[in-house]
Amino acid sequence: MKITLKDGSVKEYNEAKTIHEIAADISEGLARMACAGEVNGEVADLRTLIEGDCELNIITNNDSDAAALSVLRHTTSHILAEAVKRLYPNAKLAIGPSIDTGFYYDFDCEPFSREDLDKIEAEMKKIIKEGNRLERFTLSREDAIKYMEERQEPYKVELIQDLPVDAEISFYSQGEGFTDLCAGPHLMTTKNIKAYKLISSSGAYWRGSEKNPMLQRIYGTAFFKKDELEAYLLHLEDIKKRDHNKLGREMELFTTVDVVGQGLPLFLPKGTKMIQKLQRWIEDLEDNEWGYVRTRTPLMAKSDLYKISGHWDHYKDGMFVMGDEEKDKEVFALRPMTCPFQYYVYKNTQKSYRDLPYRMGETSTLYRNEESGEMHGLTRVRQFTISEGHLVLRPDQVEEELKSCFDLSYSILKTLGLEGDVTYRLSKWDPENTEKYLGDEAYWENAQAILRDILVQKNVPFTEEDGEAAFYGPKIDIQAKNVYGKEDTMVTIQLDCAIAEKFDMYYIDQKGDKILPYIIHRTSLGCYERTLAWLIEKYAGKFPTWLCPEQVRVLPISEKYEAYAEKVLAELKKNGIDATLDNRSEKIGFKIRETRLAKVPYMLVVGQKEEEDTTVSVRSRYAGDEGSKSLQTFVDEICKEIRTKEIRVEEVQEENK
RNA sequence: GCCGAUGUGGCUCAAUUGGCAGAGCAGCUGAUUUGUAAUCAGCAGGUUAUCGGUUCGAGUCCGAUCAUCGGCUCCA
Repeated sequence: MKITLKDGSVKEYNEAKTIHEIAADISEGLARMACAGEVNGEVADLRTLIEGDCELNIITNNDSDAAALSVLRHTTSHILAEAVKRLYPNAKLAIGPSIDTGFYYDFDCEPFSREDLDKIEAEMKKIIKEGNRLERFTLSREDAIKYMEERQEPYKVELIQDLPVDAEISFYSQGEGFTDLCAGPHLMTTKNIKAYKLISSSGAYWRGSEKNPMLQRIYGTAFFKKDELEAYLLHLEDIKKRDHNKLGREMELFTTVDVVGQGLPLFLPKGTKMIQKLQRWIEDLEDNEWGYVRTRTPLMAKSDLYKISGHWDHYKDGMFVMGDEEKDKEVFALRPMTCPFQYYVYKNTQKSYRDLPYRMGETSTLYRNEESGEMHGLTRVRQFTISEGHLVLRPDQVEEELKSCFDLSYSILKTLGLEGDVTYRLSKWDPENTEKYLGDEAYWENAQAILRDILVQKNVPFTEEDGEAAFYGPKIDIQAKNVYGKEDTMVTIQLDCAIAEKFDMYYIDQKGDKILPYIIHRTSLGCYERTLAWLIEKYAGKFPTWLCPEQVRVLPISEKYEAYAEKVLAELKKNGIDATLDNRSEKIGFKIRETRLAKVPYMLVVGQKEEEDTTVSVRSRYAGDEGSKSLQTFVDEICKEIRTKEIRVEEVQEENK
C-alpha cells in the first residue's frame, strides 16, 4: 500500500500498519510527539490500522492546532475520571468530551468543592506520573453492556444501548485501574500530559435534559506546554476586566438593586447617555434613510390580543400576566414583542399595493419572564428595549426588503466596528417537533429557502440550525460571543407568512382584490442593553468618541482660569459635545494622570486667560499630547469625528527609556 | 427552574474559638501650586443583603427570603 505524507513523499508497506507504527518508521521523535493522525482529511486515533492507500498527516503536539489539543484534552478528561474514581469510588461516570476551551467530565456523585478539585488535581498528577499507556479494545454490544453493568456504570450502559446498530463499541484503558467507553482518539500514553488545570465544577443535567437527574460536572483545560497554560489562565484573568457586568458597573453605566428585582438593571446617567446616543442615531437613520415610519404603541394589552397572535398559546409562560383568568373579567399582559400592536397600526387605514412596502419602526420596550437562573448582567434581562420593526410587503418585494434589512443591520454593525465579530445563523424550525410551530412543511421549506438565498447572495458564511426559529417563521440571526465565548443573538431578521392571516391584514392589488401580505419582523441594531454590553467588552470601556458619555473633560490648570474654562465648556456643549469641567484640577495642577485620561477621549487643559488667547491644550487617549490649538479648531475637529462616527484607534505609545 | 459559591462603608478587602466592626482607595475639609500611574494632614462614612432563631453575647452558628456570580436548562 502507498501512504502519501503531508510533504508529498510516499511510503510503501507490504502489510497493514497502525498510524503510530508508520510515525515510528518515519522517526522516533515523530512517534513520541504524535497525538493523532489525519487519514484522507479525517482525524483518526494513532492506533488506527491503515490497510490501503491513503493520504496521511501525523498531528503532533507541536502543531498546537485544534485537533491535537482536542486529543490531549480528551485524554486528560480520562485522567480526571480515573482520579475521581480513585477518590470517590461510588461516583458514576457519565461523559467527558473535549470542548473549545478545554474539557469536562460529568459524574453522578456529591457536589465538588474547590478543595475537592485541588485534591483531584493532585491525584491526577500521581496517575500521570505512573505513565501508563492507553490501550484500545472493542467489545460486542452484549459484552460491552455486561462489562459496564459489572462495573456498575448505569450511564455507560445507557450510552451503549443508544449507540447505532452498526457502531463499533470501543474502550480505552489506562493501566490497571481505569477503563472507559470511548470512541477516541487518544494519546498513546499519559506521560505527554504536562500542563492542565481544573477550572470549576457545577451541576449539569444528564444528556442535557432538565427532566433527567443533575450530575456534577468538572471543567478543566490542558495544553502541551506549561507556558501556554499559564498564558491561558492569565487570559482568563484578563477578560474578567473587560466583562461588561463588572466594567459597566465600575464605569457607572448601570447598576442593580436587590429590592427592584432580578433582570431589571437601572441605567445610570452615563449608561443612559450612551443608549440615548444609540437610540437617536438608529431612529433618525431608519426614518430618514431607510424609509421607516415611527410608531409608539402600548406596553401592555388585554389577553385577547395575544390570543389572536398565538402568543397566549405558544408563549404565555414567558409573559408577565396581570390578573387572574378565572376570576377577573379582563386580564392584561405586558408585551413580550410589538408585532400585533404594529399590525393594528397597519390596519388603521386600508392599504393599497401602492402603499407597500410599509415599514414600521419602534423603539420598543419588552417584558419577558425569564426563569430566575437565566438572568445575566445586561445580556439576559426581564425588561429590555429593541430597535424593533415590521415590514408589510407584497410577495414581489420580499427578497429586496430582506436584503435591505440585512444591509441596514450590516451598516450599523460596521459603524460600531463590530461587523467582523459576528456569525450568521439560519434558524429553522424543528421538523421533529412541528406542533410548536404555525404552518406546514411546505410553508417552512419555502420561507427557509428564501432566507438561505439571501445569506448566499450576501456571501457571508452561515450555519443552519433546526429548532431555532420563531413559532411563526424562520430567522436570519446575527450572533456574537461575549468575552467568555458565550453566544447571544444580537440582530434578528424573521420572515413571517403566517400571522397576517390571523389579524386579517391585507392590501388591495391592481385588480381590486384583497391580498395577504408578507411580513418581516426585524431588529436593526437589536437590543440596546445587549449592544451596550457588547460595546463595553469590545472596547474595554474605551468607546469611539461619538458614543462616549463624556467626550471632553475641561481642566483649568488653576482656579484662576475657571471662568474661562466655564466658557470653553459652554462652547463645547453648544456644539453638542458632552463635556464636563474638572473643578478639582487645582489640586493636581499640571499633573494629568493617565488614569484620568483613560476615562475620557479628550482632555482640554485650559491655561490661558480669555482676553489673552483662546487656545486650548489638547490631550487625547488616541495620540497623547496633540499640542495646543484654537478652541474653534478643536470644536470643528471633534464635531466632525462625532458626526462621521469615526473610530479613532489608540496609537501605540513608544516607551520612554 | 436545577446544582454550587458568595453577600461587611461608593470600590477592594480585614476582623483569631462566638467577645469593643477595621484598613486602603474614592469622598469631604484644609494645607501644598506642582508637567504625566498615586503630595501631606484631618474629617466623615456601617442596623455586616433582609427577616427570624440559638446564645449572657452573632459579621461569625442555624433556618427562611432576596440579590449577585459560575454552570445546566431555557432564550418566541
